[in-house]
Amino acid sequence: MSPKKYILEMFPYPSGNIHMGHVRNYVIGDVCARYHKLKGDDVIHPMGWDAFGLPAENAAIQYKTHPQDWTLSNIENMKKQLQKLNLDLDWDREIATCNENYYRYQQELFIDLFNAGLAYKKDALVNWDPVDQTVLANEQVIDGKGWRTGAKVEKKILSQWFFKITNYAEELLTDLDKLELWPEKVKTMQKNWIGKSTGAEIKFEISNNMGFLNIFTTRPDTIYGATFIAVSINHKIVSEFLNEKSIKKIKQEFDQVGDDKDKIGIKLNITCKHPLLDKNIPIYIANFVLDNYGEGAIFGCPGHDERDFEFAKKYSLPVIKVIECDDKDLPYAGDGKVINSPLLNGLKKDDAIKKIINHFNENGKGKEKINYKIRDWGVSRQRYWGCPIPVIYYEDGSYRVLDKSELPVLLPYDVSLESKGNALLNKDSWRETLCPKTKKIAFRETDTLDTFVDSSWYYIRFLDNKLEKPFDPKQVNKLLPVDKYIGGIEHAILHLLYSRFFMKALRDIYGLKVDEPFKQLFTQGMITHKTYKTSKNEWVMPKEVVIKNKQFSRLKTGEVIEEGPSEKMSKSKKNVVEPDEILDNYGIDATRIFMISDSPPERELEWTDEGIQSSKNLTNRIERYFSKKLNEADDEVEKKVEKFVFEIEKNILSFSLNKCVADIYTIFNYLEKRDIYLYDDKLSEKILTCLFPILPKLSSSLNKSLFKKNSFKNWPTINEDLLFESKIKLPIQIQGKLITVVETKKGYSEDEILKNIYKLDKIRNKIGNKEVTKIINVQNKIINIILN
RNA sequence: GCGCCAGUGGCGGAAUGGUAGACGCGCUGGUCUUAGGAACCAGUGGGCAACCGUGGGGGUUCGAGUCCCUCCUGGCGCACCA
Repeated sequence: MSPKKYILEMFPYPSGNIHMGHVRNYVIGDVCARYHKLKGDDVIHPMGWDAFGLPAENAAIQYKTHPQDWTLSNIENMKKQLQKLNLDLDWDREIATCNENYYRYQQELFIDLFNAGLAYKKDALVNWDPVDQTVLANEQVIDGKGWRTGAKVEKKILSQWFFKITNYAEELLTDLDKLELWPEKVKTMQKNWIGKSTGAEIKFEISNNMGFLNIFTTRPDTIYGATFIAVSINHKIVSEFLNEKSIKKIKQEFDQVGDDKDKIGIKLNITCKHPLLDKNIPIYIANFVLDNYGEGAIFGCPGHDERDFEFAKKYSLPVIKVIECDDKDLPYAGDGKVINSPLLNGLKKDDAIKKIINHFNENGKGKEKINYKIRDWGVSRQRYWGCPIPVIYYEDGSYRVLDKSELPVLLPYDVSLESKGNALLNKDSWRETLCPKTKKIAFRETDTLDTFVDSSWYYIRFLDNKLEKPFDPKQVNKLLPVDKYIGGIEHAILHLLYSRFFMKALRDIYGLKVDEPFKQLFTQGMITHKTYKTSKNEWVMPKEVVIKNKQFSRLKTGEVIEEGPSEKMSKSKKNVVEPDEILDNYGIDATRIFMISDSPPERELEWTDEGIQSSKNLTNRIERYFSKKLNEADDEVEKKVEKFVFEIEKNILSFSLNKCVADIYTIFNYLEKRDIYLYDDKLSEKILTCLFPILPKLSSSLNKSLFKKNSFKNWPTINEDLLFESKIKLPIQIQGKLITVVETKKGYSEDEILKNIYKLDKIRNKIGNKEVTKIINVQNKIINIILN
């Protein structure tokens, strides 16, 4: 049986039109897929649509259409565009996440997750995007702003559904090491996001028997230097000592500080006992304490923490040095000998940490603690165009997650989208229902699932998109993981982390044997293009710009135009080129060549007119080559063709597709230089076969016209004897500097070649009357003569 | 601030520690033309030369673009993570 290869490109959001970024992404995948098919592998290469999401709702309002109609017609159009690209895709595996046939099985998975304790509901302080009127996951908040709207995110308490991704924090972290074929960069980003840190949780007793305060620290060795406690404004202790009005006032005060990192604090009227010393230390509410990390509370050790130091200076709190260092180095956060700490004096950091944790363990005042930055994944979205969450609520506020037999919960078509917010909430005829089990009046959950849930398992559904359950475990075990997953780096955390979590959760629920969904990840670079502006800072499309005497001006008006840097193609900067136009002008093969030729696929590619034109010239040249009158090849040609096959294969496998293009130029440069127009059917067929993954249209049509064949046979097997030249050019160095290059046979004898070398004038002159002390002979590679 | 990655001709980029600049673009000169978004030929790192050249400085090595240390510059990510 032939080995399977699952090659997948990230499926697109059906925004209406494909853009050059898609083209590059899908061409890279297509080259791989076509190569593996020629190799005889059982290739899975599906395509689908990430079809739920907010743009559909916005477009619906703007164009007075329906999200579903808008989405489906976009899919239709984009599918046509993709087909025009003639990609070798398994269209029979196609899925769209907004189809009932997809999301009803997602509802099953939700029930599975719930039953496994991995989906739960809680009141939570959430990120509220006031523009989109919906909750955002932590991952979707960037610099305190919504990832799509850029609006300042508000904090709100709402009852929300969560997936317990934190259960898998440790495994998600350690398994990164198994992902040898992922870019280090992505792994580092995920590692930072998971944010594991080891330390201790310490109990601080609040004075006057008013309870305890838990504090997480990575530096329990500095506990003797603690001179204050600081808690976040959202810490529960705050509401015990202050009324809502004053809390609100403090929040406003903190808000005013805003993005600059000034530290301010409000002293509470209570104190904490130091866990080791007979003294009380003050408690502050401080703006720099994060409420979503650790316990939302810290102990301040100004001697050995920069932030605490700054705070202590501002509020005249004592600074106690407990790690040996120069006073001028304070605050000193490094390692060192512990001082001024009765139990720990003289110890180094690690030993001190061990000892103090032991001590706390014994007296019950603390313990070792591993803390993760990652939070559970909030999946509720207050939106219409998403997968309904299969839950109903009763009048008493209790809820029930539906049985699988009660599915699907279909999204109603007939809704009003005019007003802001969630259309499902206003759709009473849908929302109100009768619970079939209890016969009681019930209300459907009106939140829908984050669309990142949709994309967390689509690669599994592709295995069988018609199955009447989410997937077949046997098939999953056989066909997953995805062998090559190709897409943009922008998904380094969100989509890729969620998918990894889903795979692990489903593995545990269904007893699957797959730990990771994507064996190899390849992140392709973006496409950039020069930008042009008028003096009024108006963006101008590149095709409107003409150059005369090194002056840029606008074609129609003659306005002076300034050329800007090459930036990521975007509609707002007007520096996009439309795939349809390019395909019409240059054809599929030239477009494919350009997508991979000018820079390595993982780096950015600058769009240039010269680039696409020279790609077209190459395809023309190949066509011309094969139209010439034939003549005979010789052994050397055979060797060069063999080398070509070998290089192309190596370069496809390592995603060095730019080098594949160089290989194509090299072989045709050689053949034309020697005026060899291949007579040998075998050799020209070999060349055409190797061209097929990259230039499918041209190579197929040549295959047909030259050999009357409709398809290619297998990828050529390489004859290694032909690969290595018997004659080689051997560089000769003296003292490590290149002097000359001699031609010799492979496997020469050292003595013999030296005899010949010493005869050369260049060498004799260099050696002069110096003594040769050593000869470095790296067989078939280089000879280095060392003189005294 | 922390972390990661990268600095090679005019430009994009090649080089398992072993001939730096493959291949392409651009440029220069030429050829051919029913004049093209051609095609073909020659050349193209610097320097008159010996030689010098992979961001700067040091090191390891017979030999460094490649490995180590250090600094500089640029990009990306994270960012008060206790």
